[in-house]
Amino acid sequence: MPENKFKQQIANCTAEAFKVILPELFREKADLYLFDSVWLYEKIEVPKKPDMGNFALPLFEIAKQIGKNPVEVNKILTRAENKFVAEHEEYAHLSFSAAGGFNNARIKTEALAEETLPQILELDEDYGSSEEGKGEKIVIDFSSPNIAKPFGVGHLRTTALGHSLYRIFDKLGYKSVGINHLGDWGTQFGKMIVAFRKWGRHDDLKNDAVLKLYDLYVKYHKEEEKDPVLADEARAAFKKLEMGEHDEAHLWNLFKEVSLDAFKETYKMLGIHFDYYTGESFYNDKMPAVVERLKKAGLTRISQDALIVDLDRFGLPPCIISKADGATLYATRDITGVLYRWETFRFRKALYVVGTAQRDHFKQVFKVIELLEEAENVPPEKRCSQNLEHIEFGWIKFNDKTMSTRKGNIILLDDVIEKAITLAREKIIEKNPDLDTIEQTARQIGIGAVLFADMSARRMKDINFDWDVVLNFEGETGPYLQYTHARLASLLRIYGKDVPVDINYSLLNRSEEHRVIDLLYKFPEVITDAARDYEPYLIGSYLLDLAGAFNKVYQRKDETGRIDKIISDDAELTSARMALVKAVKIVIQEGLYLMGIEAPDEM
RNA sequence: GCCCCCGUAGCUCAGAGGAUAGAGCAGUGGUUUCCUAAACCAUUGGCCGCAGGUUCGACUCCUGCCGGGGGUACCA
Repeated sequence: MPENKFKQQIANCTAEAFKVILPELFREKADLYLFDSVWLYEKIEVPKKPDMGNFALPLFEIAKQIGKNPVEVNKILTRAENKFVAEHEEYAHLSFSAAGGFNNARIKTEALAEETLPQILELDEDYGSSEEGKGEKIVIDFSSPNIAKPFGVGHLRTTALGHSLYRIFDKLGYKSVGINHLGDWGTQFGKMIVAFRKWGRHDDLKNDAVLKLYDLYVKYHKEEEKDPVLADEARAAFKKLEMGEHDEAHLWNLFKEVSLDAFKETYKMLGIHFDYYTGESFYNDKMPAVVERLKKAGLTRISQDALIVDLDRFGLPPCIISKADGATLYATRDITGVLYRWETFRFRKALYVVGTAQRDHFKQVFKVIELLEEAENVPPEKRCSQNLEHIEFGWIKFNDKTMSTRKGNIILLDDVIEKAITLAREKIIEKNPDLDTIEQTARQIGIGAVLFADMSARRMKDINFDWDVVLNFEGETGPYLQYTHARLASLLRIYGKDVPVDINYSLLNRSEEHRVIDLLYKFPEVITDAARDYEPYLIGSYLLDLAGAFNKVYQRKDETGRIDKIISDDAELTSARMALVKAVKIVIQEGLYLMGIEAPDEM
């Protein structure tokens, strides 16, 4: 946690003031918590409304324990605090006020600006970066679509969340490792092989291959209902695939290639990079050794002809390692994957960005790893089981129903992106037809809208997919942030000079400006909060606050009702305000970057 | 049945022990001789699912119930 300098100063003043107003108590018990600035620091919170000040200490609890009325204590305390401030030059930028039982503290805008703006201007995109994760790796398993199936919006959440977390942890100094755990193995590929042989043609694999394969998959399921023999054929085909038969392997490889080509196009469009495309099939030859290890550790037993790890005493269903017919399951592959990743990366954390439906599955997998490490007497510092996290999230629904590949009520991600881009293009042509990068900008805005909509709520919430919401560019949306950013860029273009760092900070004295500076100061903390909770939406909602606060500055009216413009004849005032403009631009751009969204300079 | 998640304005969501529960969308009324109106200002709209309990203080924590969703041994 980055320590908040001003908050610490406020805690110091408060501690000193308590010593003054409670001299007897201090003489008796000098180490009491209310004289301890570290303890007070933890108790200080951010007021509900910005106009209540920058920080606040609720006095109810303290007052009760020293047997006094909080409102009375507050009056005396505030007076002592302000006296202390008056006597100490280094605290001169602080002021305290009593509001009922809340001891509110305010930081002078000038001091806040002087602390924050030079830092941002100097560090530029590195503002908010840290070295907390230096030398440590975070392995992030995300996106992981099934091959031979189209990429639906249902798959967007893991993709957007995972990619954002990748960038967030990188910013905090960790080395992020992105793994795309492709769904490229299992009985379903026996089905695909059978379907392709019966109804498919190689020409189908030339254009829109994934969609055509998907049609075959749907057709297969319809036919299978009428003709159960197909299921046997599919199982046989998968068996051959597993044994490495040439014809089956060749087809499977083709499916995989065309799918990867399509996926990579989508990822390229979204600006997403993976360090590894190690799908389920990657672990095929690594599983037998793991199964042996589990057996040797004494964790397994046979139950109903299957090899299982009993987890009953942990309130979990048994983890099936191999089926009655000897075939492995996804749990086996995931266990193998954890062990492989631990050996390969020695990660600080391994994150699995996978939907909430697989909660029990990951509990089982993680528990099996824990039991294995215990059984093998792995020294605590070499264990990974405590570093595994399932980053779960709710469903994307459509008309309040979950989307399913089989039933066909699936919305293709490509369609969503395309519609969003088209709409963005229309808007640009309407509003800024002379823009010479219309295509690129439309792409940035359309994708920004889609990604932001996907990350605008807490992970655990289900999202009901709504075209009107995704295609809305007004209000709390990605395009709103991008628009604000473009405005800032425009101001810098018009200003046309380098923004000086040594400005007169006291000129940034409007309450609207204070709010902006206060928010800029908080950006680093927002990033660590987002990382701690694995919640990119925290960054999004922060950016909305910041953009909103800036837009108020931008459209602030003076006493005569005229817009108080940022660029004016007053050179000194203008340069101070331009420093603010540049700082806001940097933070919005970087914040959007952390969400995987681009920030155009013009739109 | 058991376990988990969600329930806040008409809609989508913030707030997760503290101040009068906040935003956006939708609705209504305004602001531009233009530093990008994809913006800004004002305004309508709330038994925070229900009932108890803990606390100086509960939308927030605990218990029970209701509604929605998910999981619950060989799919992922």
